[in-house]
Amino acid sequence: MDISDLLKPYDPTLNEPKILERWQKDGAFKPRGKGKPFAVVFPPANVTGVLHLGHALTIAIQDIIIRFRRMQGYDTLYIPGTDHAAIATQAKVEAELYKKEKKTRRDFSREDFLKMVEDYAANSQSAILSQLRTLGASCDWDHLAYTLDDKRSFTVRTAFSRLYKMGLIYRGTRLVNWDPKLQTNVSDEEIEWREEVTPFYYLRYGPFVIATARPETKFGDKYVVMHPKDERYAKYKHGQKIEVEWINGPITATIIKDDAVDMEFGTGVMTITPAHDAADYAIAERHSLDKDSVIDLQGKLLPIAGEFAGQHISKARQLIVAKLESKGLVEKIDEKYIHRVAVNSRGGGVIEPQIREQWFVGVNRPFTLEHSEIRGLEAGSKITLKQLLRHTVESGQVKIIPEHFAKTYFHWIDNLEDWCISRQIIFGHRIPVWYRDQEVYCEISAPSGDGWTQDPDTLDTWFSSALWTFSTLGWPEETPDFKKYHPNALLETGYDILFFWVARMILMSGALLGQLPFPVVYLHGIVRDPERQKMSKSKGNVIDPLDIIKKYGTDALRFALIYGNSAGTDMAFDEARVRGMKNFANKIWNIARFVLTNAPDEVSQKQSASETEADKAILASLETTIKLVTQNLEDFRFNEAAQGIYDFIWHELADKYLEASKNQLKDPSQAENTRYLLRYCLKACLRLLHPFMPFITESLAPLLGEKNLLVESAWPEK
RNA sequence: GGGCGUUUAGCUCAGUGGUAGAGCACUUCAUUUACACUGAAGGGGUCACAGGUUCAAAUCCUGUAGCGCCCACCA
Repeated sequence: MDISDLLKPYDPTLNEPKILERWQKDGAFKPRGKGKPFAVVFPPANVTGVLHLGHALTIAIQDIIIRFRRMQGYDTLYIPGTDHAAIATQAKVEAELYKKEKKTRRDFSREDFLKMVEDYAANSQSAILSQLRTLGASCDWDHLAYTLDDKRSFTVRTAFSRLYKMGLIYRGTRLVNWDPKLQTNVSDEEIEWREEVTPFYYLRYGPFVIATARPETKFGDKYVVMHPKDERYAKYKHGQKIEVEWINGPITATIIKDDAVDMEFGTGVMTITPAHDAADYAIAERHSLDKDSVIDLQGKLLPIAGEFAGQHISKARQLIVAKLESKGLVEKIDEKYIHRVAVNSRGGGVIEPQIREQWFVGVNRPFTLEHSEIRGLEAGSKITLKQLLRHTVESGQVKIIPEHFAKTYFHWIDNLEDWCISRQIIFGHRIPVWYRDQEVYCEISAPSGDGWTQDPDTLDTWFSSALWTFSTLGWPEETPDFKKYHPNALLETGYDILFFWVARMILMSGALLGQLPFPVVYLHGIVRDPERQKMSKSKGNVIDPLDIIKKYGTDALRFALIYGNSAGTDMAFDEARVRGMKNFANKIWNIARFVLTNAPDEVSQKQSASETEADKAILASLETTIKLVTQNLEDFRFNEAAQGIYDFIWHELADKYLEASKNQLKDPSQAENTRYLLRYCLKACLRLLHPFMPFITESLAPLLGEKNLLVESAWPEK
C-alpha cells in the first residue's frame, strides 16, 4: 500500500478485513514469552446465539487494555472462549424443536438429543469466534477454550471431587426452585420475578379466615399459623388442635405461633404449604412440621387432592374455588391482588418449588485452606466460603471498579445461601458421582467394578465458568501457563454477572488454589437501546454489532462505545455517536494524506534553533497527551483516555499544527523540521490510538515507515 | 421491606473542592487549496430542590422529590 491507496473518504469495510488477515498471518496476538505476565480472559460467550453490543463493549475495553499492555512490553495473553450455557442452550434447542417439528426432548434418546444440542452449540460457536475477530479482539486463538470441551471437563471433575472431599459439596434434601416445563431445578440467582394481577381468596378455615392467591395448593394445609403477639388470636395456644371443615372434608389442624407472620397482612392468619413455598418451608423447619407434597414434578395434583388428583394446577384452580364456594367456605375475593410469580429466566417456565435431593456448595461450612497466597488467610486455617468471599474484597486484595459495587457484593454475601449446583437437564457436565447400593463414589473418573451407576444430573453452567481463570490455563496440571498467568491480571465484565460469575470465581480460586483469581475487577454497564430499554429478542430492539460495523467500521464502533462512558454506568446506544467516530477515523486518514504528501520520506530531526512557536506548542501538547492517555489507561478511565487522544489529534494536530505547517513548509529554514515533526507527531498518535482504533492505525503505520506491526510496537513514552 | 445508583446544554453523556465540558443537533460565515465524513466563529445550562460545611460546592454532609437497578420467605 502507498499513498495512492489513501482514497477518500476512508472506507473501513475495505480496510479492516485486510488488517485482520495480516494480524492472523503474523500470529501477532500470541504471548511474546518475555515481560511481565498479563492475562485477561474473555467472559466465555454463551453458545445460545451470536454476540451483541454488550459483548462489543466488553471486547472494546478488554482489547484496549491488552493492546496497551502488550505495547508497554507485558507478556500479554488474551484468552477467547465460549460457554455451553447448559439450561439456556438446551431450552433454546427444545424451543426450536417444538416450533419446527412439534416434538419435545422426550421424543429422542438422551444421545440423539444431546447430539442436536451439541451441533447447535458448535454452529453458534463458530459464528461467535468470527465475530470476535471482526471486532478486533487480539486474542491468542491457540488458547481457545470451551466450558464443555475435554480439558475443561477434566478441570470440572477435578474441582468437584476435591470440593466434595473438602466437605464443601454435599447432597441434601430441601426445597428447590423446580421448573416443571424444563423438568429441572434452577438456582436462586436464575429466577426472575414477574408481577401478575390475580384473584386473592379469603377462605374460611374453621374459626379463622385465611387468605391465599393459590387455593390449588391448599389441600394438605393442616397447620394454621399466627403471630405469637397477635391479641386477636390470644385464646388459641401453640400446638392446640382444632377440627375444621376443609376442601375435601374435615381435617385436624394444628395451631402454630410464629413471628414470621405479618399481623398487618390479610387477616393475620395463614395456613402453610411447606412442600411448595419457601416461606412456609422455613416455618415448618422451625417447628419440625410435616411437609406433605401436593403437586408432582409435572405440575399435577397428587392423591392428597382427592377428587382433583391428576389434574394440572393451572386448570384445577377454578374447580377448587367452585367447590369451596359451594361449601360456603369463600368469604370474599379480592380481584386486583398483585402477586409475584417466579419464572426461570433461562427460557423456562413458572417455578413450582419442590422438595428434592440435590447437590449443594455449602457456603457456611468451615473447611481447611490447605495452601494460601491470600493475605490474612493462613494456610491451614479454617474458614467458610462466605468468609473467604468477604475477606478477599474487604482486604482490598480484589479491588472492584467502580468501588460502590463492593457494597452490592457484600450485601449479596450477607444474604447468601448454599448454592444448588445440580440440574436435571442433559446438556452439561455430568456429576462425577457414582452409586452402588449404599456406597457413594466421587472421583475424576468412574470406579472399577460392576454395579455402579452415575448420578444422572448435570452441573449448573456457572460451576464450570467459575473455574475459568485457571481451567483455561491447564489446571489441575501445573502447566507453565498456569504458573505464569494465574492470578490473571484483571477481570473485566458486566456488573450484571457480578454474583453469577465474579463472586464464584473468587470462591473457586480461593477454595481450590488458595489464590485470588485476579486483583482487579472492572465492571462495565449495560448497553441499552436508544430509549434506554434493555435489548432483547422478544422486544425486537436488538442492535446487531455487525450491522453497525458494516455502516461505520469496527474502529468507529469501538471508539463510540468507550467515549463518554464510565465504569458501571449503563449507556443508551446512539448511532449518531458512532457516525461521529467514523468521521474521526476519516479525519486521521486525511491527516495521513497530508503528512505523506508533504513529508513522504523519513527526515532526521533538525536542531531546536529553527523551532517555531507552533513547533514548541505541538510538542508540549503531545507530551501532555501521552502522559494523560497513559495515566488514564493505567487508572481504567478509558473514556478520558479516549477523549484525550481524540482532542489532541483533531484539535491540536489537525486544527492547529497542520494549518501552521502550511506556511512553515514554504520557509526553507523551517521546512525540514516541520516535515520531521509532522511525521513524528502522527506516528506517536497512531501508537496512542492503536488500542482504541486498531485497524486504521495498523494500516497507516507502514506508510510512515513503521517496520513492525503496530500491535508489536512500543507504547510512546515521550 | 432492605440495599445501591442516578438527576449537568435540545438529545446522549463525561466531569468529584478552585472562572461549567464532549459527541450529536442548532445559528452565521467560508466553497472545495489534507479532509464537506471540512474549517472558523457562535448560541444554548441559576449542574433536580432545600439546608449545611468551606475563603471557595456540580463536586463534601443532611434532608426532600423524581427516575432506575439489585436483593428479600407479605401468605
